[in-house]
Amino acid sequence: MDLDGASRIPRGFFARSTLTVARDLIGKLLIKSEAAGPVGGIIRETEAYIGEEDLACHAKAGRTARTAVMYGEPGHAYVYFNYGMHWLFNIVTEPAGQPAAVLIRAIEPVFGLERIRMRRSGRAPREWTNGPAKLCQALRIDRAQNGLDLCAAESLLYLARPAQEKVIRVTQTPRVGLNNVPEPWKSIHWRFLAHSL
DNA sequence: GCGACGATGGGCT
DNA sequence: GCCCATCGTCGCA
Repeated sequence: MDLDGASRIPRGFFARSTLTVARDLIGKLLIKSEAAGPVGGIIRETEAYIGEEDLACHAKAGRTARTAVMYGEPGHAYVYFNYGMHWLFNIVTEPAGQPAAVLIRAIEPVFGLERIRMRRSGRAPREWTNGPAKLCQALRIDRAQNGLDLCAAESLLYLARPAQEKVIRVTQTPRVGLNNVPEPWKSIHWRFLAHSL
């Protein structure tokens, strides 16, 4: 796969229902432009976090300095720090005023493999970007990208539709890591993953 | 292959 | 002070 013919995904894509966006992002490209060239790959796993009612969503606490980005325009990056050492990358969805986002949980590395190998040194290739914090390490995504407009023409971090998008089967399961979240939020099938094969 | 667990710091009550 | 949208390592099979 190469980036010739790939087109940047417009804001309208992200302004839709979060579940639709989370589903449709499977198979799209997450790309970061670096001086050495693009780094990134094909999105294989996402999760939806939807509104103040969703008790797994950070917006459950209302609008704060941290969650303000989620209340803003769709197509912006929401990057937050977790467990004292990890960054997690989300994309804001739904029209402005509705706090929601899609967490990118895994990508298949395609571009900038040499840099990814260095940044994930010592790990097997399958461990390079198969987790939300791992892919942030691989792409060097951190607080510097929080609030970034991923749809701006000049943005160095963006989503793209591949020139030849494959048909991918998508499976839904409960979201991961919600140990103390009450039902129905804990078990609702808001995780989307590319069917293995 | 699996389950248990420690690291580590910001956000919120 | 408690709670994490996690990862890597350890022990064991």
